[in-house]
Amino acid sequence: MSVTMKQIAAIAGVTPTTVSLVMKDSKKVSAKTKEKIRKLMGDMDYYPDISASNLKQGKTNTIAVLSTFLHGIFKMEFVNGVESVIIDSPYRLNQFYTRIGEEAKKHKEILLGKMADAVITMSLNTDPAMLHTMRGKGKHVVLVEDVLEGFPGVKFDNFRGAYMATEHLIKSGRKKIAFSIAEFKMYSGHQNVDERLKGYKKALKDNNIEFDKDMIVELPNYTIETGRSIFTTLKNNRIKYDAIFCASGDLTAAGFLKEAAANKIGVPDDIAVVGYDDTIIASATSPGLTTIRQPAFQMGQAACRLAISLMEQKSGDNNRIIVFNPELIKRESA
Amino acid sequence: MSVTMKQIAAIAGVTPTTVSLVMKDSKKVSAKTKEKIRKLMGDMDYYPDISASNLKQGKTNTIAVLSTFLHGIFKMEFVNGVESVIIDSPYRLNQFYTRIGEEAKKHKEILLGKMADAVITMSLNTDPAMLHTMRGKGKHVVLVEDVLEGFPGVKFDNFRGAYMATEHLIKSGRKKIAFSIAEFKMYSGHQNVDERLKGYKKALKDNNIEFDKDMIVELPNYTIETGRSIFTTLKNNRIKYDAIFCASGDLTAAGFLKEAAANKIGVPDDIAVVGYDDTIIASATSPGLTTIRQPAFQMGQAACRLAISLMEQKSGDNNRIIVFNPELIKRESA
DNA sequence: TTGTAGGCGTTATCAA
DNA sequence: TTGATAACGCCTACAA
Repeated sequence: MSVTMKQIAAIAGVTPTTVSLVMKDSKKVSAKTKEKIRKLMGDMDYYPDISASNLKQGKTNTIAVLSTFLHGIFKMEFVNGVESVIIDSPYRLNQFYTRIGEEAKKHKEILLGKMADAVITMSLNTDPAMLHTMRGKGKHVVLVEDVLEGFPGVKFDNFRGAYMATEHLIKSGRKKIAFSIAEFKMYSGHQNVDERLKGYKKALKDNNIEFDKDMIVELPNYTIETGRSIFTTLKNNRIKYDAIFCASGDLTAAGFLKEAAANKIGVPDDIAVVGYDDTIIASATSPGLTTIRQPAFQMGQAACRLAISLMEQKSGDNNRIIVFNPELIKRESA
Repeated sequence: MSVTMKQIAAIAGVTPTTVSLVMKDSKKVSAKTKEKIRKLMGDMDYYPDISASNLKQGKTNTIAVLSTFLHGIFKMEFVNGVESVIIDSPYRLNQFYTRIGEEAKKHKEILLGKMADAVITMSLNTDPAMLHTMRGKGKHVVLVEDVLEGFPGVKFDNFRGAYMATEHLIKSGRKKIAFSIAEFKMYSGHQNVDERLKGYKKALKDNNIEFDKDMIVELPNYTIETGRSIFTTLKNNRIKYDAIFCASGDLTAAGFLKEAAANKIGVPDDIAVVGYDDTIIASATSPGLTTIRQPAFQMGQAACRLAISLMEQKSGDNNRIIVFNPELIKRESA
């Protein structure tokens, strides 16, 4: 079906070995032979069979990104960051998804099935035993967000992000600050949920504001519709508040803004709103959303560079965790 | 490094052939042998080497999605649609990017280099000669958006979408309708640009409104910032208008909304706004954006199903172009 | 500077 | 029901 080295070699009157050397631009081949073979490869649309090459070399030069199905804007930006590093590297990128609960199996399938030499694992609960096994077999896993001590990873400082958001609200004169976050039960094990709550509490404490658990709204997901329900829930519960920190993300904050507007509540005059993520959504709302920027693109780049460094056995990156500092982006909502 | 069939076979006291048959759940193997081997595979973390399998079988069971680097929300939803079909199929998905101008080469690299058996090509200018070559070699390409007569593809009816948007504005009493779109020069060859302009013009004509080229704003890209410039440009040019159809997409419409608000122009009271795409952005703006829904997720599903049908040689899908009808989504902006 | 030969792990064919 | 053998296309010693 497709052209092989053998065919090229036959026509050029050399052996496949020579063709192979030309592919690597080896200086052991004469310029004349090279040129002749290159021309043939072009004319005949020769492209090396990656499967054969991988099989022979025992590696794939491929980095995998593994996440759950149905990803959102944050993952999109992260993957764009990964790609931006890949594009100027000799590696390829391959994205995989997994169902919750099948993470370990999927890791093995990818790494032991020789689909990739390294996996970048996005926000998944990973099994330390599996990570140890993979390490023992010379396979690499870079954890994102839900990192594990002793394994390479990249993450944001969610505590600090939440602290900054809460502090900003307090500094601008707010005293009664509501807080929305993913359901603790559903998302248990995801570090960002715990850390953000801690950051919020600490900022309150440092400013002598008492924590009130009625101010916490837990959400089953991160949609705009669910964001609207934050407003409704607080209203139904007759909570008095002058600010809300939507640690559940920009999308939910956007929903809150819409529902507040529908109820003729002014933002930020009546209620100040801070989101989380600084995805494109935060720039699109009116008023513009003050939020915590998580540089997903840069984090993707860092994760990819870390994976490459591991594959190339550089230094002692084997248990390095890179922490990114979030940044407060002030717009109009707070 | 990793476990191979040979090792499993040796320990089980059978030959690799038998192990291979167990992998395919062949009924030629006795239940007892199967069970023993399955257990061993589990215990030893055996996963078949995909490269070896691909090489031997001469196919990859993989579908590629090819697009340009740095994709946006639309592509994200499209790919989610593709994945939703893949997840319940025996196929794998692999995403690739290409630089503009290298499309043909990338297609060949993927298909002839055996990285995938079919390519879903997103909004790229493809070379018919290359498509013919691939077809001759039994490789499949599904075109998305920029389709070509005689080749399989999926697309939206952009003419109809633009017509609907414009007609909606006219029916709601607007007479002077501005129009924003990607730069014609830069995006020449992309069918949606031409088709949307035609739809806009036709709707005007059918309603006895004269086309005025001063009403057209051409944009170099699709960002929110660029969307703000639509407002500024029209203002600087002293154009009188009571509505705008941002055929350049929701993101640019969101930018327009923000700049209009900053200039104390009411939407929709002073100016009605219609966007294009119905991505998540349209739900996040205030006022909510009336827009043309392009079901990207469903289109991804259709593209993937078409690719699978081609690979499985079903019917005469070889030159089938599936056209999706857009839908007007009314929110508050018009 | 080029050629020979063997094998990577899997699967298909044929034989037992 | 299982085994022996060869081959997919490429790469890498080593030989010439």
